[in-house]
Amino acid sequence: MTKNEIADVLTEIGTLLELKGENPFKTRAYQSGARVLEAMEQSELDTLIREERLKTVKGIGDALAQKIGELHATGRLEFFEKLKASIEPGLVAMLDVPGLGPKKIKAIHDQLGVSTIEGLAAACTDGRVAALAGFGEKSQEKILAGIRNREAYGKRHLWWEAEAIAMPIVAGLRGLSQVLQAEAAGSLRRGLETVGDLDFIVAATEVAPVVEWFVGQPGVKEVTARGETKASVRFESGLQADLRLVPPEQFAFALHHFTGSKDHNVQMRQRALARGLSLSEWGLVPSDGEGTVKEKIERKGEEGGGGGGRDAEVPAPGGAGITSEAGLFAALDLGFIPPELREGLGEIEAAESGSLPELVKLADLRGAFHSHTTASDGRNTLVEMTAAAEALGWEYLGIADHSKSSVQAKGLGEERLAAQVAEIRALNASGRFKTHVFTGTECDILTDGRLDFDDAVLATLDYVVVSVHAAFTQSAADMTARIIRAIENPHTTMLGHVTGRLLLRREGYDVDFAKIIDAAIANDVVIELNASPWRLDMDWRHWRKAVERGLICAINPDAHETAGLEHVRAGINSARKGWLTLEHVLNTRSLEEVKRLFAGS
DNA sequence: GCCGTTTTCGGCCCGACTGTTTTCAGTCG
Repeated sequence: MTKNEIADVLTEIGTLLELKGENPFKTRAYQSGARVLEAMEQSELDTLIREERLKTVKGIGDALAQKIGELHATGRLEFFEKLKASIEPGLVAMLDVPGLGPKKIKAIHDQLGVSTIEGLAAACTDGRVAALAGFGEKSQEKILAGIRNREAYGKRHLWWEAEAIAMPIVAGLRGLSQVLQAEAAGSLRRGLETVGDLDFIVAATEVAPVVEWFVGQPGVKEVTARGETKASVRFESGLQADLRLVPPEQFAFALHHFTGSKDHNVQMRQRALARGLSLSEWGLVPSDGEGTVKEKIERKGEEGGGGGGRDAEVPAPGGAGITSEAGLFAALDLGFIPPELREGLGEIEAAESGSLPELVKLADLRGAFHSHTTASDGRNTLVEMTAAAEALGWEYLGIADHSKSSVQAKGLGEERLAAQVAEIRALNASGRFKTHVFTGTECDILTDGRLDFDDAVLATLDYVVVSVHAAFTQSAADMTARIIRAIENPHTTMLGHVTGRLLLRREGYDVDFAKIIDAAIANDVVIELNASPWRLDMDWRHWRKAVERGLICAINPDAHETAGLEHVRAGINSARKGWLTLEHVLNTRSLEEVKRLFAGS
């Protein structure tokens, strides 16, 4: 196991012990042990274990050294597995309910005998929770609302996680000898920040073996449908996936139809009708009022007299020789509309007038800002982060660790920040990496809008990201004024995660976007598109208008470990959904240009 | 469970906020 995987196990042990009501200092020992590991280099851990010197590390004693050693060597830990088995999973799940922590969960479990989310909801509904000491009507209402949200949210999944499941499935389908074409469609293909279920469109010469493979995948918990042209499964994660099989000639129509969105499809069909055509997932045919598109295509297939070898259940193709989505759009006098834009928000008009934007793409990125290191709450060192950025071919990487008020994230004070700046300058001077490192900070915006560092300290940095990390419950007016005050600080370069939202878990704080965007433009401040798959904040729905008014975007990974740099892929999705081009994004610019910009601000 | 030492147990760690209380416990970042 790698050091980060071991750290995850230690953290989970801490959580489980908390739920058991263990001595809080014991649970903290596991959690701090995890942090110690995260702050280490992998090679350092390997050496310490090999030389049996792990116990000499502060924060790791006999017990942790033994457990870490076991996990490092075997990837397993009996203590952990027994512990996990001894705690009902429903209790762990309750930790996801906002406002519920280990103590309250333990009280509910011990005093009410409740050990599932459903049981908890029932106990709230009939007032048993409010009657417990330390609880009241308000807590009970909050818990119930939290459970309802959880249920509503439980139906969707983060794009990042859905994609991780979908890509191997597409690869597996394409690897089958009967498969001619295979694509993932739906909101996943449109790059939406959350995904309800997965849709796979496959063109195949033979149906049965493809369905067989699909329902037999590892991780399939339940097969909910299984036919000649469609199969549905539910994975253990709760995610549902649909497979749709079509003949090759119909592939482009099916792919377009199942990519959506619904609004986009409605507008496309209206456009087809205006041209005397009828569009569906089956094809594009003249609309003469006689029967459906499907029927016409089937009739046409029979007239053709061919189709001999084809399965009877797979309908004959239709669509005037159209073999791609580009051909489908062209048949309706439209340029190709990228999937990310298909939300029914003006993309068809733009495609008609030839004014579709040339969307920014992953390969345009030359670097990124807003990354963390082990100096604050990151899990890899400055050197490791820089090496990872170099491996991505980036010209530059911005380090923006937390500032001192973010105590929980080991925020840096003035002295540690100065030491980090010196370390970064020395690293740049050493020529060790091709990637240039910019010195920055993710400086807390204090409750009243002042920044966590004095101007003199901020002046020593290449750039400054300002973010809200506390006092989320201010009114929209107060929060907006607070953020604008931070934007107006002459040292502020960019604004971090505008609303602080966590997708599927927590709404962002309420702000007046227009005022904040205006203030950013007026003060030459960049707003980040935080690319963390859990944030994607500022939301893509605000970007199109914002850049039209002159705002500049930075697609920031907010990486807390080397793998987190890859999150810019999720950020690119949202940027594209926001109609952003290369010109709108700061980190598509060259190192020299960014240096000039930072020097001038 | 770790640490340090008043050398064998007692202390460990930050601040705001909320809802419960009537002085504080629990959650969250």
